[in-house]
Amino acid sequence: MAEEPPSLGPLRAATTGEQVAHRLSTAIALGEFSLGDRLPSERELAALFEVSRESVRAALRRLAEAGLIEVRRGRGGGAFVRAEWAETSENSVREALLAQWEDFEALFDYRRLIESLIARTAAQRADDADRAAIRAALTAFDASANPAEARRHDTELHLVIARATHNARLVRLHQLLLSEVSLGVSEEPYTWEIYEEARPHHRGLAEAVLAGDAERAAGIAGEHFAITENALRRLVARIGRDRS
Amino acid sequence: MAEEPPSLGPLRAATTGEQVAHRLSTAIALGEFSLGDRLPSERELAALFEVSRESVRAALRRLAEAGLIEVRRGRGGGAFVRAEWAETSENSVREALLAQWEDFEALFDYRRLIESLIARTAAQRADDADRAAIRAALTAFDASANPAEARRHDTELHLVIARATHNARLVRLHQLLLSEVSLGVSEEPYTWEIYEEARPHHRGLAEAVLAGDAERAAGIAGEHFAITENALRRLVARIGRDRS
DNA sequence: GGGTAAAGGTCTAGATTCCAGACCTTTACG
DNA sequence: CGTAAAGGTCTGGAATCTAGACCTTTACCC
Repeated sequence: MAEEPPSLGPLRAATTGEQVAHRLSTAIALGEFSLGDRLPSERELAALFEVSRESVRAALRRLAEAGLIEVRRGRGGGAFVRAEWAETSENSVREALLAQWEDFEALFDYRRLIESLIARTAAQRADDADRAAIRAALTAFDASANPAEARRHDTELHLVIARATHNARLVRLHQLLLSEVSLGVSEEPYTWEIYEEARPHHRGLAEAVLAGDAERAAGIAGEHFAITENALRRLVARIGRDRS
Repeated sequence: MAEEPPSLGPLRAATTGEQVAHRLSTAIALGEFSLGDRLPSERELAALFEVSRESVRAALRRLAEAGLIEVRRGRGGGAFVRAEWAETSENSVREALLAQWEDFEALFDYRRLIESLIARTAAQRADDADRAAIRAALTAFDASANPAEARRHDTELHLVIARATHNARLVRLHQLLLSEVSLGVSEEPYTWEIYEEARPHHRGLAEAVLAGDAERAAGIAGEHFAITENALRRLVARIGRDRS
């Protein structure tokens, strides 16, 4: 995570550029900027964050080095969210995954638990407006024609379910986890097959929430969020195989 | 909360002193320093946090103004955690509680949900070492002779239960919530009666976790953490009555 | 009582970071 | 081919943080 350290012990001062970079990468991970989108101009970002342009530039440099964005000069230029992202750095992905595997195990476990709780609570608390929003999101997801759309509608569906808990903090935690997972493993594991695999889960989950069946919702959510984990597991297995 | 803001929008730079103050107040809320304890000297804190002494002093000034600590000069002096704390500022407590009541509703709701999840998960995952730790903590709590001891053992019992989930992030979330609740409402509502009221819950919760009964553990945890909320509700009711 | 040690209280000079703004360079559009 | 919209660069000043020396208060110990 990026949060409060254990208690005493050294205090690491985050530079302004790092903070801006964190905000931006989170926004990207949450889908507020999609692949190929142009971020606001440096001057606009500086105004938005109420920060100097140099700090914004430091953040963009950081994101560009990480391969998350690509900067183009001239009129109509700017910082664009990279479409490739994953393929560009096979090696760094390997290193990161194999080195931090235990962290990821814990992260996905945590996510599964929290998302189960969200599904359970949503099933207990959803009102008519929530149910309408869930139905709409499910329809949109079913109608999506390509992985990019599917991803957007998938995100949206889970967001409206989280909102149905009527607890802003849970919604925030949901988004925090989403961004952390997205940033941690990039988009590589999310292929079309994954969404095919997830489709019945989505329907089942949504129906359980709509029906107010908390136990079933929690159970399906647990399975559903194990998909990402399994995809990642397969990826790591493949990498391990390739290497030996 | 003290967490990641929504997305875009102004970036508030936290001064070093604020960060140190936050760490210290969290440590106090988590019980790492008890009432009347002396914090490390300014020079020691500066070394611990790897920060200048001036910054530590800024943090201490802040905490002193908030009434959380009291600074005494001379040999054997230092920063002491205030015992009174609550009584000193009836008025500010009123203002804070009445103004932020909705925030607190949401916070306690969140806490109840998360703690239920923790209890449920602990019941499913506790191993023999966890069970032994839980039994020991429960015995210690039952044997406590005064509210201060009861508070310490109460904290400890919930911590070992959280650890039984075998997920470090859940443990951290548990501690984060504990510190937030402690700081938000001070210690006033925690009287001896509260602990008396909580005693059967503790035993029931511990037994459910020990027996691996996830549903019962989750249910009891939900009731248990409603106690704090109810105590606060009574407090607010009393304040409202006094004022009218 | 007097000496001393351990704390907080104060000050200063220097380094670092951040900001505001001007100005340059590149590039596309009209 | 001129202009507008972007990124790239530089500079001076403000704010913060640091390191360290030195002062003041207070309790303990001889």
